[in-house]
Amino acid sequence: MHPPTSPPSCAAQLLDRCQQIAGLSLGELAAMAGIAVPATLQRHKGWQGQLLELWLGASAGSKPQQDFPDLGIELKTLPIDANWQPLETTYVCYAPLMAPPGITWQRSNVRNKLGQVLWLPLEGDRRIPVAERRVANAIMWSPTKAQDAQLCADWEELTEMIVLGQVEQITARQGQALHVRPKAANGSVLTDALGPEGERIRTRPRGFYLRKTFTRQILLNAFAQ
DNA sequence: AAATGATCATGA
DNA sequence: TCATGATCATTT
Repeated sequence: MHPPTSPPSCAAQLLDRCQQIAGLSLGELAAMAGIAVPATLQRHKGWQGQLLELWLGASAGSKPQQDFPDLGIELKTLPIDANWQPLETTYVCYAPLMAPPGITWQRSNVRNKLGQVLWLPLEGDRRIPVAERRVANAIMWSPTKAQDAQLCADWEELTEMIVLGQVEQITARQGQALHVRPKAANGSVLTDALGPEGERIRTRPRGFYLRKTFTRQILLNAFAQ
């Protein structure tokens, strides 16, 4: 078994690829792909995500697009514990701090990314060696009306603060499903944003993240089917 | 123990 | 620098 050399041509093929690797460990997948497994993810935080991208034929690289642009599908690995509880929040996308006036939820980067997501839960307990962590069955998900409304409400609240020059007042405590946190290599990285008087200020880059309570519901709903 | 704020690696 | 892939580690 080898990683595919081309992107999946349809959603069914993508799901088929997921079934092929479900239940396998990261060590097995890495070995078949000829990739070394890091002992710890401390300095390889995105490693498993990139390994799964390879196995599913996602277009690599860092584009502000979906992983499968032709299918409109975004791939997200989701580290879970023994009870299927997410262990981490889920990064969605960079938060534009110089948002064009008139940006709407419908046209936002967040909504575009979350329109259709292929969730790939995997064992993430740090007590399990990285190579032994197994991949679960994938879950294809699109937001329900209620979920979309919740995300929209959070996005509008946070985006309004950004547009009004209150980015420095934003806290990760805001937002029921979606929140904003720093997103950078370190605390010295700065980017342009708007100040209270509409002036240009320098601040730490931010990103949108999904809370664990939100992704947990997605997993629970998938089980309920 | 959970959540927030900080950080790591990589490519264009 | 921005954006991707995220988890780490300190604070609450």
